[in-house]
Amino acid sequence: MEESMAATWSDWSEEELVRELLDNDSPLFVLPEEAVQSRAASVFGKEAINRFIPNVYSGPTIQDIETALSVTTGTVQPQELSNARLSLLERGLSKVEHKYTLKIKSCGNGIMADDGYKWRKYGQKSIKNSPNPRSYYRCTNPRCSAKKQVERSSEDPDTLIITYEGLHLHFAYPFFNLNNQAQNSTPPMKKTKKKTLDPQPEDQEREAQESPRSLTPDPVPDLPPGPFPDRYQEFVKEERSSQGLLQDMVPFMIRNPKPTSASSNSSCSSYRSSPTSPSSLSWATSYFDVGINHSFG
DNA sequence: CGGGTTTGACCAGCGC
DNA sequence: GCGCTGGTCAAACCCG
Repeated sequence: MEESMAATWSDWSEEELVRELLDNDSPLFVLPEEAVQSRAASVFGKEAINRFIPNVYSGPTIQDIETALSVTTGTVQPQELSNARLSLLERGLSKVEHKYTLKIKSCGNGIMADDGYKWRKYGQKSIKNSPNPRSYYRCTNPRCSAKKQVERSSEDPDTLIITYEGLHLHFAYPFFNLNNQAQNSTPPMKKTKKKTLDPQPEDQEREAQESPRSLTPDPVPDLPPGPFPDRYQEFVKEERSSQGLLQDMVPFMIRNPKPTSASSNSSCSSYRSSPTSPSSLSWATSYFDVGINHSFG
């Protein structure tokens, strides 16, 4: 049995995908409302994009990184970044490389920032010349290839080294311009009913196996209007979730921020405490993660 | 009982 | 070819 999953969004280069995401006129990605009503990327349009991108990308924003600590940009230098990349940086997207490492000081109280993404640990290995093992995590969304590795610095036990890899592309699903894709191959099957809470595993599997370009989720109807942040979240949670596209993401609520006030810790920064009430997901604001909450108990 | 973690086995790359 | 190493798999295990 072949792993038809093999061909996913990763089929595209990240740079390519992100560039499309950033392009207000990209035929592949469209913003919910604006795209449907006014193409004239208004101020709101930019706003929406800026808020959206970070959610697609698994990493923290450049500011978060700088604020948090130092960044090992691997082999790429800012000057070497293409215009697109620079553009991304300007918009707050951290890095557009296949991988990037983030070093972060862990707080003594053990509280760890959680990006809201759901990760599943799939392995752990001891590292040569290091007393600390490395943990491997993968995004729980079957259609997402995002991964990350977490290890504790052998130098400073308080420093965690997180290596992100891959995009959380499933976040982009509802933004795809189906008109442009649907023509591909996937017929309009998808019994377009299924109201709410009826995640057909079949559909999901099917989607997961569709080739990147032929991916045509459920016929996305008109997206609800309204400000991106709040409205969209609600939308995702209450409406879209039934599409089985983002439902996987819904469950992940930001862990309850320490009742105390962990958000004031500057060294741990980036952890924006957020309400955990089911009516206000905060995945849009806290994507700075360390997923070691369960590794370094 | 379902979902996530553990942990040793397995595998592919690479250097010798 | 052999051994080392990093990354992944998967069965056993744990826990709410």
